[in-house]
Amino acid sequence: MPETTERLTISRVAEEAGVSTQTVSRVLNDRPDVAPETRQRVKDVIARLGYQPSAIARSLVNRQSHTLGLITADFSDYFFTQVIAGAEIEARKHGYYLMLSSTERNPEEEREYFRLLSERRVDGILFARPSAQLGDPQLLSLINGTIPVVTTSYLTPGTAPSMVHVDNIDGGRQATRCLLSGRRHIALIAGPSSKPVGDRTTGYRLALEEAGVAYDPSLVAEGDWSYESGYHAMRTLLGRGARFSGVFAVNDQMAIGAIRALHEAGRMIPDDVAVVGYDDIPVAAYYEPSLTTIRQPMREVGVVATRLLIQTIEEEEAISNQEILLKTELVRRVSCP
Amino acid sequence: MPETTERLTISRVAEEAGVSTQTVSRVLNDRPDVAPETRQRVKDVIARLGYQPSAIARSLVNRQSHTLGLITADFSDYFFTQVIAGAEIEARKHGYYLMLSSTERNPEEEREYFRLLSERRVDGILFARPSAQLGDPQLLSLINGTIPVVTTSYLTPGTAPSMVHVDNIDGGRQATRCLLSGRRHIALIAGPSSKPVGDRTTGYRLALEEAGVAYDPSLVAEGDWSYESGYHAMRTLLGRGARFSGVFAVNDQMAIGAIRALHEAGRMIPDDVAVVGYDDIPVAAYYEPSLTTIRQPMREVGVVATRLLIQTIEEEEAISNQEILLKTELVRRVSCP
DNA sequence: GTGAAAGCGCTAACAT
DNA sequence: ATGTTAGCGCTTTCAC
Repeated sequence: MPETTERLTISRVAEEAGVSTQTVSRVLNDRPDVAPETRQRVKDVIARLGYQPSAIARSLVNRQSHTLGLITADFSDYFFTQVIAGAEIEARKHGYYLMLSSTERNPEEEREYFRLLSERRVDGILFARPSAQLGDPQLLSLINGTIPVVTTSYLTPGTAPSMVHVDNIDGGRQATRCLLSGRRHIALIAGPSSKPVGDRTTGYRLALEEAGVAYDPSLVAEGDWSYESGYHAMRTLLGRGARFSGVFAVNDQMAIGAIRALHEAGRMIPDDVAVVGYDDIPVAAYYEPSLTTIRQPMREVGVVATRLLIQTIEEEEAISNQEILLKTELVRRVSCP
Repeated sequence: MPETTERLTISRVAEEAGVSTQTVSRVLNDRPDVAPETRQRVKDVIARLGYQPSAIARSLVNRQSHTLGLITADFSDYFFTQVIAGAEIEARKHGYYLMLSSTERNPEEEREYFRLLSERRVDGILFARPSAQLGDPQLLSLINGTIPVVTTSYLTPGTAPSMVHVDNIDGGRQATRCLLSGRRHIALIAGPSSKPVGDRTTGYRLALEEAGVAYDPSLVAEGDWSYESGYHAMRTLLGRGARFSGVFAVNDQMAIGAIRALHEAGRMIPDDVAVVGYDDIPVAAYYEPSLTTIRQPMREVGVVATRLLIQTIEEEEAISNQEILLKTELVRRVSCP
């Protein structure tokens, strides 16, 4: 698009209003020490000309961009989508903008993104990724200290920046407890085994312990979070001849895949097998049977993480290395009443 | 976070390398006219110091931010999420960043967002919203001419900026044709009637015409795109005593809600009633019965729209007011084989 | 091949 | 209450 019009700058406004640029700047920033009359005149000129101060020039002189970098793994995941929505709202509320970066979980690419964000002089960075995907420690240590960072992933405390996440241990426990009421053999469809400790699977084991039920590895299968993998995991369990009257799938997509496999095998839900998922994705309430699941306050994670990040940026005293844990909620539906 | 370290600027690098800032700038921008030896020395200093040029200062002097504003309505919609993912990838490829703005479809707020984006000196704006929600014309005319804009909504041609969207008329036709093979009475669950012409409903009517079937208003109910509304729309149709052997719901969520109501009424799918949805959301393949639907190339919409926007920004000659229409695809599954 | 000077659009600090 | 000067960190002339 060809640049045709002249640039509209503060000095143009000053000229037009018959004052200095400094006075215009004062009006722009709502400073005192401007005669009401002058202020009004300047405001009129601004309105008449449609002048908009350049945030870029302001950033240069103020040394802050009022921009937050958001590094996320995947947009198609409902989970992250909610975090982003919450983050966006909170950022806006404080006058910040979000710069988007989605990476394909490649450490090299990730480092490159960080560099770019850093060149853009973002005031802080929010990592919104699954806990299994925390990026390489090298990057984090690089970031940490340079620029405020908050993550929504669980990281080993110590070297880690502040984090806001969900109490998945308790969530896993809530899910498993629901299944254990009236049942003893509970299967588990877990995520990839490469993930760190402190998660939904741990909650499953804790709930079993509480109920005095022994952990049985033959009742456990792994998936990769997708519908398909839940389906296959259940087929594997059934193929093994495993006996169980409840299944906990660590996300809803796998739970739905598992239900499909159960139906194909002629098992009724919840009478033959009760099912509990995790996430409360929109379709969970409308699936048949409707899915009992664990709701995570993802939007709130986004809000809280962003608020913490902005605090870290603005407060003189660094309050970094905080860890905030938000609670999950069991949503009872037909699949495990 | 307290500022402790000294700022690392180009002049610091110049000093350290024993050259002028200009030479450093030349190295930074890969310009010729630098002695290989000098170039290497400067590069070494940059690496040693970990210097990162300020994109903000560059933007100020170059008069371009390499940033695109993205205005979207809703993150929880799978549809937009895909557009954003595509846009992000394409933007990145060309060295642009995306600034996120989600609005609650309030014209006033929307204007405010535009102002903010404009102050940030974004190089262009991408509107990713449903066609029914095109923002007020006042805003669009304000934007148009000031800054390059591309939308993914259908807008009345003429005053509108460039747009990239999906051929929903043809999509509606494909869906209805599938239902019409072997059936004659096809119900429709439409979106809110406030929406513009040229959409899925029109395709439905065209397909009926082609098949020589009269349009019957008693076979039409409205929803608001949600699961619930699909459920209620189907209940309304059934309550009317309407007779039909096929239903076209203009999105998958409503289709799933409708299936639920059909099941409750004891109708078998697809034998009693065949169902076709629209969007191919992830759960569509894993619902029971799996849902026949129309797949929209949303990711591609994001990619193409962004490419067009960047072209408009970079080309000398404005190629604005283009309209690009992408084709949909019928995905046959159990609900309408 | 390299450097000096000027300026992008704004604000902080110091005048007056 | 207002204006002047300097400078944010970089690039673009235009010298040499």
